[in-house]
Amino acid sequence: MRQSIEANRGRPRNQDVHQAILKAALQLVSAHGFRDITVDQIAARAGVGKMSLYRRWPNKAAVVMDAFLELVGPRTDFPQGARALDSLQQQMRLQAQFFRSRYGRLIRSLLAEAQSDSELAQAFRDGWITPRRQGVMNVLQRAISEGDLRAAIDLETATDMLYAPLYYRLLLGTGKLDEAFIENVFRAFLNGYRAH
Amino acid sequence: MRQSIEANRGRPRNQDVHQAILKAALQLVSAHGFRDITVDQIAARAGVGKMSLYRRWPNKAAVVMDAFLELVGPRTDFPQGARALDSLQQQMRLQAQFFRSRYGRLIRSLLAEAQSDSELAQAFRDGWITPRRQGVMNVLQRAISEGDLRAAIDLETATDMLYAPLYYRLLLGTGKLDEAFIENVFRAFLNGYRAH
Amino acid sequence: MRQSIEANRGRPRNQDVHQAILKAALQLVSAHGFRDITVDQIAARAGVGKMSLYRRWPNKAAVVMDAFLELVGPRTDFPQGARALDSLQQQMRLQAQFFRSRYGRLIRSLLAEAQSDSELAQAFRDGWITPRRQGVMNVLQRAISEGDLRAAIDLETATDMLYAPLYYRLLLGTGKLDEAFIENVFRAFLNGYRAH
Amino acid sequence: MRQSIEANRGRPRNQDVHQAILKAALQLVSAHGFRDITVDQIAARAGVGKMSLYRRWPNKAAVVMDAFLELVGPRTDFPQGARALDSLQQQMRLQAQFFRSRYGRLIRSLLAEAQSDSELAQAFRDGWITPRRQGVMNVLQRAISEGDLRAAIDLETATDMLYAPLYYRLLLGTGKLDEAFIENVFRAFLNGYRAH
DNA sequence: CATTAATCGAGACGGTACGTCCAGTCTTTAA
DNA sequence: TTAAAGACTGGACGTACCGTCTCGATTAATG
Repeated sequence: MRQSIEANRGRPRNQDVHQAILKAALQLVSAHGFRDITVDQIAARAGVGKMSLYRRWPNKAAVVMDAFLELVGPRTDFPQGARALDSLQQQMRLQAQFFRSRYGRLIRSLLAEAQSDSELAQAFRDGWITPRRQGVMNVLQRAISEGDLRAAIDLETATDMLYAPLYYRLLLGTGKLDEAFIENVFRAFLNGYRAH
Repeated sequence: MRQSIEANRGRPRNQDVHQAILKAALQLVSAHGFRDITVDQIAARAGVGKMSLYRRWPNKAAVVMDAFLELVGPRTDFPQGARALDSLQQQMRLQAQFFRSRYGRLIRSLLAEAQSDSELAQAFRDGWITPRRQGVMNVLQRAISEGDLRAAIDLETATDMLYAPLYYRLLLGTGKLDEAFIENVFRAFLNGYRAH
Repeated sequence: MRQSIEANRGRPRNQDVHQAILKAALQLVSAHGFRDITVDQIAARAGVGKMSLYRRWPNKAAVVMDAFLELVGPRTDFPQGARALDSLQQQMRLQAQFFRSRYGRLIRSLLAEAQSDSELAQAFRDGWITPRRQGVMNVLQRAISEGDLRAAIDLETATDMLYAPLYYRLLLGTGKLDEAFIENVFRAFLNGYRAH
Repeated sequence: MRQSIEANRGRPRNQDVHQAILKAALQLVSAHGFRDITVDQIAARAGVGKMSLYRRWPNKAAVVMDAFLELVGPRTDFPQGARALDSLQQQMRLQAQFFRSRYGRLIRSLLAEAQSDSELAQAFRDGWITPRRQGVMNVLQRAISEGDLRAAIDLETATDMLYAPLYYRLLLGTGKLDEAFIENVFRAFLNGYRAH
């Protein structure tokens, strides 16, 4: 067995503690927002000492980010549709629905903190944004193969055109994130990128 | 002439104080970032008591928002081009350039604070977003009149498609806000909306 | 006619304002205590601007002191008894009664402020303490003339022995300022000073 | 052994912090006066966060009171004289000397604050006044046993007659607190209470 | 009768201290 | 060594109130 030297000395860390903290953080922040929640509240709700939290994460934002990435991230998988374009549209609908849920506030909180914390920003990109963008680009590629989109398109920009409006409305609050809006964005996208 | 009943009572507020606070706030925050500046520092730099600040604004974020809207807002007017589409593209270039400047950080800060302060969010929309969106929609309308864009388009969605990618990259940091990016977004937009 | 040069120019001060301020100060402070009353409250209660107050007195303590000396001082005159000793005892009873009234708190407030304001202390001594001590000493002298007290006594110390216990209990709160206490103090005094 | 249920939980309070705050408070206040010292200064001088201070005491006055009672109180013990009356007179001389020292201002400050803070007043009585009065009354009792004072005297009043004049002059500033004054007060007291 | 100058109520102003809050670290006893 | 509990430093916050200043309006005596 590979084993880190000097590990396993003293009392081992309790994994229940780890999970309890993440769960408490997720519940509290998605209910009241990042700014209105204190580290003490998270620790208290988890039934845990503050040190157990800071032993695992460097600060409050990192805890909440991990709570989001570990508990919520995996639950938003990419749907598989018959054709790539159907799959894409379906995924956009799910994303909008997700933004409308209690987790919309969580994402807004994390993004807000990330504006003044570059490590947090990096973590959010690596753990949330990039994988989803990659998934989108894969589907776009498939749609090209299936002859539904033109071949000569810049995938990065195309992904921006599709998803930026969702984040824009989430963060700016300029309009609803409802089905009609998704419909509009998707149609405008198709108009620009559809194979003739 | 209608006249407020309680007018002209007591010493009137000094507009120099108002301006000095806004100026100090703008300078300090665009130089050191929102989080690193304290209300005391703003008041001290403005040569003003803290109460003069809190008499006019409820908190630091509101001051900085007003500083931004009053001092920076008017300076970013809409350029006039020969054709509406030229004017539009030029405006996008200026917006990107503005986001790359020292005021990009300022907008990010304000938007971050707005995520947990709905009054601030409203002020940002009313003072910054909405007027610019309106300007864009006017130009889009002109482009339709000039026969460069199709008549049957949803102006709101079209505006989103054009500007959301800029805010997306500003806030998410997924890519550069350079000329090439603007070019890509604008071309994709044209592909979707151009008159056939 | 002697007349200060350049006097009587401009609008003369309104004596009603003077009185209104003193009255408001006296009421508020004897009801709530010096520390719990603000200058704004006094001015508001008097229906007067703050400047009208600071034009006449240098600070809050001075106002309250004057209110006390002008409005309360004259009302505590020395009673005239058949014999000097009777008059003395009666005066002590009145003093104790006065200390038990709502003005007890006022004196305590003024004395408290005077501990860190030597001008105030001086004003209190000159306007309140000294005249009363002088009155007491006059009566003591009379009692000596009447053969009730020994001739060879130090009047200052005798006055201290009589009145210090009252201030002591007022300020220290070690016991009641009731008739029985006055009785005890007066008897002890007589035991020490009575003509044999 | 009875034991508090909630004992031994969490990090215990550091007694060094407690002492450092008291020491800093005593030094600063007896050097510059109560009013001129801020809570921040005390905390800074003690090398301590403000919260550590407010965790133990409700306000500045309470800190300074405790500093006085814990650091100064025990140092003013009762002297033992051959005869009770000698001991008594010696104690009065020491008290006057103490009032003339830098701690005189401290007592004046505390008494001033106590006029508008009943908890503080209680603390001053319990921690300073009452023990000393008790000591005095014990000695008076001894003097009675030794046949130097009459038996039928009210100890409380006698104590007042002895010590009130000292506090009176300390707080009113009507005269010096020198040896001659002590002499006068003590002699007057003896005249009234001496066994015939 | 118009001018002048100090007063008036109202409330803004600079400054200073207050007491609270919370992040992230440290220290205790128990397991 | 980890755990829960909670004390610790440090620093910003928003409030309170003092004594001063300024505004337009008022009020006598002066010119």
